[in-house]
Amino acid sequence: MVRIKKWQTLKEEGVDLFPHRAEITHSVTQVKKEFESLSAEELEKDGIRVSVAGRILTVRKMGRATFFHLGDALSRLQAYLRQDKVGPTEYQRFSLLDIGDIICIKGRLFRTRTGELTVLVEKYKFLAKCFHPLPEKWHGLQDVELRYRKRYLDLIINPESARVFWLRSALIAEIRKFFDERGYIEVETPMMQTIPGGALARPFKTFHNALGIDLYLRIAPELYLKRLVVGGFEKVYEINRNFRNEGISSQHNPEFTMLEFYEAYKDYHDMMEMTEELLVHLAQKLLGKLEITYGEHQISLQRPWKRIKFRQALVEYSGLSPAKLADKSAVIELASQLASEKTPLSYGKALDVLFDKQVKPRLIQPTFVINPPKEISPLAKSSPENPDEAERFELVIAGMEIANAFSELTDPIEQKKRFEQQAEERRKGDEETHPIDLDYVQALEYGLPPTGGEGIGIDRLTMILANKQSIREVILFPLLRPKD
RNA sequence: GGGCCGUUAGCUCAGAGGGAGAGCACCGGCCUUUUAAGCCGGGUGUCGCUGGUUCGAGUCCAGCACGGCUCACCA
Repeated sequence: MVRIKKWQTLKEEGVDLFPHRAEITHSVTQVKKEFESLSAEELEKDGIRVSVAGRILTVRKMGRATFFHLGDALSRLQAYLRQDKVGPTEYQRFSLLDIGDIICIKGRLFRTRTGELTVLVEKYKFLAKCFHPLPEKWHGLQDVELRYRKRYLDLIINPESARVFWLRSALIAEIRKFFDERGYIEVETPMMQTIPGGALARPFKTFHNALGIDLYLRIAPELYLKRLVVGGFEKVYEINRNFRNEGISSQHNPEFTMLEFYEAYKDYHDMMEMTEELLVHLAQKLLGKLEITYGEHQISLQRPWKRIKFRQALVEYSGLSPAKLADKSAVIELASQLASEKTPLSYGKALDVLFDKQVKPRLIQPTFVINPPKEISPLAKSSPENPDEAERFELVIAGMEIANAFSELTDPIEQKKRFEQQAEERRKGDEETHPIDLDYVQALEYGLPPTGGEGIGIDRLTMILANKQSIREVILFPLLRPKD
């Protein structure tokens, strides 16, 4: 292989093939940021010298002078290498390098005839060999599978991909700041649980050898966070992974990142206010605007957002009359047609199916859908005006559920009853019910203050802000079937 | 899991029964402000895998693998 041979030649010429460090003054991105605004004259006058390391991305050789670009994940910087600057030995040695190799250069900044900020190289140092040719320079790496399997190649070659993950990182940092400034404590609760509660979903199962017990990867941190509110952490949040053993789609990855936060003395109306505040803040801070593009849609995050009752939404978007909606057997009948071969649906689940199918996809602008059936909300307080409804909302943007919140159920007796109802549903054949967690009930018996709680899907929020249609575009290493 | 589509050079893709193609990348040569640098020369391949049909299969058929979109379930 040609690249290996070149690399061996470097060794024969006494070049250190695995250097331990490089003396740099700037990253490629820093140079761009700091000096891009300076004119050719200013650069000439100031004589700014920099030492920058990066990957060789392009090379244009013209006899005794060569132009090339060094890149990091976000930007690229041009360099100009001349034989009369570095001498014939070093100049010729440069042809032993390949696109993809990592080097460090030192030199003065100037602007070329066409105006590009460029380093006039005085010295360069080999740092790492790239033994494989990089994907092509102007189509980049298109193959979606390869982009996910070899994410490093994607990041090297497609600046748009790197941009998404910088955005994601900034998003999470900003969320932390938001909660920290409001006096919240950030915590970590078990990822491995003996009772997988806090949501209705199938868990991953594993086994602890020393204890000889089954464990489940958590489907939500909810019950632990509320135990902490009982313990006096009145404002608490966690940003961490959840695991659900269910289908994979453009909106679902088996492990995904969730923000959950709980605040004592608040209810779900307060959570709506806070959600608007948080998302508006994030959009403003990260994108500098509230009118955003998502696929073919224009989405406005201008407050206040639409609030609509769950039942009202069903009437408005599914075209069912209120009378028809109240007819339990008719609703169940209709829903089971939509949800093929599902185990017998309860009335509440049937309504939920209709909502998911017929309403959710049509909610493009941010919409709080409030007061869904109590039956599908075993951890939420019921509404004082209508005991069949829960004090709960789902936030839908671009047809995706982004957030889910409620006034937490604080009554231990009622909570135990709800758990038992769930167990009853399970006996009837529903696999997605909430397991009974008596330890949690006991925590409630010590007194959980009125509390508002909410979960926000970080991956989906990133999708909205980064304008990506697939969750795999915002997860560095999405789950793929192993090859071979 | 179902349906539709895809898999050809390192990358991006064309090729539709007669024996493997282009651009970029790569190799050799020329070139001291280029930037999709240019000019001359060079094809580097398990056509996803396994069978089948055929004188002959990258091309047609079947099965399998992996992926994409979509439906179903979920957030």
